[in-house]
Amino acid sequence: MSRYSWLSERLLPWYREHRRELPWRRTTNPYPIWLSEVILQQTRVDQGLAYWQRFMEHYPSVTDLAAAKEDEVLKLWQGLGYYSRARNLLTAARQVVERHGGHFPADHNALLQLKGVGDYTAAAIASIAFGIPEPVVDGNVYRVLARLLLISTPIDSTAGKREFRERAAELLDAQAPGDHNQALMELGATVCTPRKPLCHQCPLADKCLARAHDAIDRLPVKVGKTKVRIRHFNYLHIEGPQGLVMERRGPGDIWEGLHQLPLVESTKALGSKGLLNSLRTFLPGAVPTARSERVVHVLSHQRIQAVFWRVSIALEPEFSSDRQWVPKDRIHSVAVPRLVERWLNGELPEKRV
DNA sequence: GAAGCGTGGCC
DNA sequence: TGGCCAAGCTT
Repeated sequence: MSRYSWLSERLLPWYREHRRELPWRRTTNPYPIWLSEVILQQTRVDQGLAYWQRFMEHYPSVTDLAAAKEDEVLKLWQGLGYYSRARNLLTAARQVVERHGGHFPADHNALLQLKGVGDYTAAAIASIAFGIPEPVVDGNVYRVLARLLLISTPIDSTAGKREFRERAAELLDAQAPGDHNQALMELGATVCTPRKPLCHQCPLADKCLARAHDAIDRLPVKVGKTKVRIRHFNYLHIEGPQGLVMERRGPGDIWEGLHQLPLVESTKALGSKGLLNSLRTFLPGAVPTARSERVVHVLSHQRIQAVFWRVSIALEPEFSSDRQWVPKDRIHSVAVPRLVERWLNGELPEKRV
């Protein structure tokens, strides 16, 4: 019996009454549950739901997914962000097929070995699909526990991670670990929200130490502030009878594996003269004829200032397996960053050079 | 252990 | 507007 039976007595009835009906909650099949957990990493349900449905339709089983091509998976993932999740998803599916005969292992440590499955996701699958008593600690749990127990240790510190995991393990209801974990997360997502939490609807309100100390809006505590790098991207729109020149982004930078227009990066914003100068080496004989307005695209750690240039060429660009003409009717079959998609869809204002 | 990785919504 | 936040993981 848990030392915190009062928590289960409040939390589980609340969850059963208020939980959102989500498709991956209708099953204990680990495949759709795993898929939902990976999609929902750093992602809201509202944003991820359609992607989950799309993946389930294309790949009804982990074996189907394992047989897919990476470009196809990236295309399905397009727009969801953090694209390493998509590449890791495919790798993990193949690991499940090859190492476990197509069945997810009912074991926390074995799950942890899967690519893209970390502490949180392994615990989520173990508890929700298999009923294994592993505590999950995600952003919601950090927030709920910080407030409920008045913990001011920064959640992005090593000490904080250890402390919150210990508390979560103590609080876990080993009789219903899946529901317990989901209830804690659901409470954080819908009631104990970062701003303007709905304390009057909270089943734990009278137990909440932060509420008693009027400290709710100061918890949880975070220390880290990420600094943002500014970059200037000049995309080259080179169109010909054979289509559009596109290239595939390589490893070691953002948007790995996605496609784009040929890119000239500069240290500062370029005018048409500046671009012409850069093109002298990058694409001899090329001349800019039109451009988009400057568009700012914000990523978690970078701020991209981009201009799309229409360019006429005298010589063929250099091609490789990663840069080639893409026929017009194939352009929308390759995965591109949102920024590039906006240009290709004609959503960016254009002007003369 | 810190840094890097997308996109969209909210105020 | 700019900053914060969202069911984290990898290197």
